[in-house]
Amino acid sequence: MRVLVVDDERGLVRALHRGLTAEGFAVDVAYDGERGLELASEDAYDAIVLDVMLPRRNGYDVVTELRARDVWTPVLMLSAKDGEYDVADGLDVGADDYLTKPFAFVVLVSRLRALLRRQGQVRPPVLTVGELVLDPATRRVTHGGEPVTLTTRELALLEYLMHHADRVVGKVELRDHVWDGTGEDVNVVEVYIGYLRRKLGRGVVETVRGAGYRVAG
Amino acid sequence: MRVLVVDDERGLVRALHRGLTAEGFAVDVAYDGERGLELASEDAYDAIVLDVMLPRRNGYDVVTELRARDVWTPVLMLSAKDGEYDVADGLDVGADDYLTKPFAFVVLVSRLRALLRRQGQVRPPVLTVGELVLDPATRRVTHGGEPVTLTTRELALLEYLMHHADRVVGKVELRDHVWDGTGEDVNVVEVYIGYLRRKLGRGVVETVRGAGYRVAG
DNA sequence: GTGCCTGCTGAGGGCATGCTGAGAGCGCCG
DNA sequence: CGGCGCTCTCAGCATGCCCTCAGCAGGCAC
Repeated sequence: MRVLVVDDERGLVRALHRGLTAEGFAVDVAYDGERGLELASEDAYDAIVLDVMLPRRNGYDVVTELRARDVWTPVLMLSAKDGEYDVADGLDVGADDYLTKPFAFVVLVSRLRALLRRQGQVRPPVLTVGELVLDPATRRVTHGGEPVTLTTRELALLEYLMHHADRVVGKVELRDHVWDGTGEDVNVVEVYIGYLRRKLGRGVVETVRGAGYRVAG
Repeated sequence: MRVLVVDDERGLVRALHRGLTAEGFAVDVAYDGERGLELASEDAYDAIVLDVMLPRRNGYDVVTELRARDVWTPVLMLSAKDGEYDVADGLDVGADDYLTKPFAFVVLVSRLRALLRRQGQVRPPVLTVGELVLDPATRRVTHGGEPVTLTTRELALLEYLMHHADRVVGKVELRDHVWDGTGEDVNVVEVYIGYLRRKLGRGVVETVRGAGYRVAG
């Protein structure tokens, strides 16, 4: 789990870095809002701990900008006790939770874990054509309830066909989309259609002579 | 979870009652300090939400008296924003957390849960996938009831995989999230998958050639 | 029927992918 | 300082995936 800590109090940051590392997190640090935004924009963190009072850019700004950039990493805001900024503002702006300083370290960790747990995983939709079901996320394929194991290439091919179900898809188009280069030789496609048929049975992929292939319900 | 709400603003109380009930709490209500103290003294609540400004007895009084009576139910204080009473006073007096009005409902719930969690009364967040059980809080792992000792890195890897159970997780993604830098060389991941398998047996982490790894029930 | 074209398939080689053992670096503890 | 545990790199090796090729079957045009 990668965590980004954005705060300008060196002592606190050092403590958090040590503590969170000991808890098994990989910790990155930024000391001002600008730098924090920069790092966070790479979208490589599982959570962000973000102070409100920061040099160069305040916490609200950072969150707002992050969301505008379509980065949805969960954010745990740290607000100062004096209440100059209102807590509700942070939540309005798109933070997922907040904590007022001072706080106990265990509380921070507990909140952080809650945040990570809560984050819903966005999944691409499941493709269904007749008896065939293909889940891109889990890379699982079932045919009439029976699980089928496919190799990467086979899966890519079937996914493309199912994505364009009911349509006749040309070999060249398949060659272009499922395979890298735009090639002339489309025999690979035929070979792999053969593999699919061997694993799924004859009736699934239909040949349209002179045009291409089709999967239909 | 039984919660006692002590406040004299009827509208707020009604809203809290409905909201907390919906969140799965059993809610009792008192409209003044005296009645609140009376109910709370029975020591049958898991938490108390207590306003500071109350008829007949103010919130500080209630907490002080409760602690004097050896009732240590966690108290979440609600203080008005105008700051006539200082927040710190509440904490000094024996409250466990505080919230300034107005507040968002989700915030209240979040704080309440944190409070309960801190008391150790709430089930810690445990990841379970098939025979595998991983408790991030205690960092303990069991496999079919048998305890397994993992190093920090191994645990982080397993945690990430279990967190995304049933999904195929790419090596690069693992490298990015479980390890610090965003690196090209993903051999470390393979090595650590090997370590996990040595400790957990073959069947736990499945290899999906060309795509990554998966743990599934 | 004859010839041609399209599509299917079995065989096999090359090679990327993934796994593992050995070992170096390093921090920690006695 | 020596030993130990953890982390990570590296190189060798096995597996099986991917793709090419050649031969064959069957449809279509004439």
